[in-house]
Amino acid sequence: MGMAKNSNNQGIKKRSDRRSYKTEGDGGAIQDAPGEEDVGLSKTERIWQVVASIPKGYVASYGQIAKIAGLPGYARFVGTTLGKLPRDTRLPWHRVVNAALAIAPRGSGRMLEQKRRLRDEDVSFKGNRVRPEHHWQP
DNA sequence: ATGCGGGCGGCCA
DNA sequence: GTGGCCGCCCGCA
Repeated sequence: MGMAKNSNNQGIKKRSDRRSYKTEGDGGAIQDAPGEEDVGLSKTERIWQVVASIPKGYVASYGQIAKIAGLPGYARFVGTTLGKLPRDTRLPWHRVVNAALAIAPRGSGRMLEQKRRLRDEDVSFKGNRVRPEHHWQP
């Protein structure tokens, strides 16, 4: 998603909204909530919840996760958030790929682990890309 | 404050 | 289909 050439900019609007509320880096609860149960959760927590809901055998993109979490435009933030997870996390971080459904480039070790985990769930690839039939559609 | 680099994502060659 | 450019947002120096 993202909002590259702003024409239908939610990005800009979003940004000003955020500013007006208050500066809360990440532990803060935020306002524009998608689901009511999620109000009060921090951005990071909301991202965790969405990632946790991806079914086994499917993948979702960073931008998709952000949007579902009610944080359009936060795709990169989703990436850095997942990158901070402890090594032994239960969260299925491996089910998150980029918009092209490719394993995001980073240290080859993690990339390999991600691909291996996905394969263990019977996710099939074409090169570095997950085949579209495994794209999660909530 | 402010500059810069990230597990990103559209748009347009 | 692919690659560059550039905008989005967050942390951190």
